[in-house]
Amino acid sequence: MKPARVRFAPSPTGRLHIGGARTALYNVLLAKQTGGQFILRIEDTDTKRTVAGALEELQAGLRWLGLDWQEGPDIGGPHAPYTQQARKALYQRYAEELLARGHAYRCFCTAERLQQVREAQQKAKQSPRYDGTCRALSPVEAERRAAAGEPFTIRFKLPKDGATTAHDHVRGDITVDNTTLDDFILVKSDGLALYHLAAMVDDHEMGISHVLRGTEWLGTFPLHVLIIRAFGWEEPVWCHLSVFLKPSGKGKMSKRDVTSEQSIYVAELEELGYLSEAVNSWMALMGASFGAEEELLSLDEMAARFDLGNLNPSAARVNFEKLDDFNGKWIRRLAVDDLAGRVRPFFEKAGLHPDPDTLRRVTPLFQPRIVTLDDAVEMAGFFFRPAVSPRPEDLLIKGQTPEQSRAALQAARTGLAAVPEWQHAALEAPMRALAESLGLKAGQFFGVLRAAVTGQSVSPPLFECMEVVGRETTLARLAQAEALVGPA
RNA sequence: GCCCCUAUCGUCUAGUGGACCAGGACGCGGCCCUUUCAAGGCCAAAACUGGGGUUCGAAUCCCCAUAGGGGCACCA
Repeated sequence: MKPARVRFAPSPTGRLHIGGARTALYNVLLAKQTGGQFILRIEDTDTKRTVAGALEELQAGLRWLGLDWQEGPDIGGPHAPYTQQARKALYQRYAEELLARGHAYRCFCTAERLQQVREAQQKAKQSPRYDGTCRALSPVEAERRAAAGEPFTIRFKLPKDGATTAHDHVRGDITVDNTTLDDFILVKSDGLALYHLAAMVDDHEMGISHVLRGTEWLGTFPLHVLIIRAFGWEEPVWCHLSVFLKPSGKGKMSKRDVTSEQSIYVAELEELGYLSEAVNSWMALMGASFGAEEELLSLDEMAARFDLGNLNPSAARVNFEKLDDFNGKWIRRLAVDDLAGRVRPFFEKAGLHPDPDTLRRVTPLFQPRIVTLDDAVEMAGFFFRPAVSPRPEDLLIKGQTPEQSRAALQAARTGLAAVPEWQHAALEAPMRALAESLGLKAGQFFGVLRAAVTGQSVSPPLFECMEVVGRETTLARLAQAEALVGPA
């Protein structure tokens, strides 16, 4: 396959969410696979909707996911600039070409009039469509009014009859009756092009070979093809990707409909403790298949297996359980040092400052026990806190008096103090023996010791914890527990 | 209201006319392992939306119905 030139062309109007990120991902995969280029282009022709900071978050999100671009607004490239506002003059030129060749006309209707027409049509249960008033104007008359300073938009002149067939690679031919299409606006009265014109011009100018975009564009797809044909340009390969639906399956995915532990925003997923690898694997599999038994694939592995023919045309419900599963699995695959490094910011955020050495020893202990990086704080935070505060009821042996529990704790402390080498393997045997001599089940006894030493009822294996916590601290925490259970 | 798209286990999907009494993963249930919690291993339940065609043969092709989704701006 020839090197593909692909692009991700978001508008800077909101946050990067998994729908957009997945579109970017598929584009990147195709570029990687074919040794082509992935281009980031900003569709900011609607100046009113631009949101401050959106572009920055967008780029940060893509970078975090490892979806790097070879040409873009920040790094430039052979077709700079990569923001559409800055390309205004280019679209103007092309619009005039369409005007000159009779594929477009000037429209002097005001926004207010258009609004009224539309409302009347809707009231009459008709499809809202431009009524063609200015299409009937002679070019000479239109020229005169424009020269007189009357504001106008430029509309595309659609074929009055017949049908248009456009080819989508994932759905096949799509045919629409031209009478159902509208003489849509190419250039606004402020002189800036609308998406439809701007995107087609840019795709052409930038040599885009494949357009992978969301299904929200399927409705205007024939329009875009018509523009390209009016210019006589070569068409890219079109792939309209399926949408993500809410977990409930009712409607397009949105911010609502997810719990506080979930998010559809890439930036929030990162904050929640998800790995970019897991997010990529997860997004990739909702809407495509990679012909592999293994579901957890790196970007390079996915690129090698990516196939435009395996894109799924139907909508997919977002499934957060699967993300959790993938994240846990990716965490378990990480090298210890890698995981330790990734988990550190989450401890810091919780106000803990693990020393590197201890963190490295502790990491294998929580590695199989966490789903998100953030979980490590709950599971292993006690290693880095100066003191623990167990719940008194966790210190009591079920069915026994507080005195007996205290005695057991004390016996453990004495026994542990006598162990010559402070290693978890050496700690376990005497404690098991002690449990037996106290007439307790090991699990019961260990549960109390766990609460005393870790302050938690759930923790990594007890003796590993003791080893890392150290002899002195372990014994001190046992003594504290005795006091908590009651006076001697 | 109009246009377009889609339709396999609860969910993500495999399946591209015979190799399918439909395979995998998540989730759910059970068992094993086990000091808690996990992880890990094993086992199980669970689907071709309905109806018509085409064909020797249909989950796969066609039509209709139904359901779901997307779109119908001087937004993208």
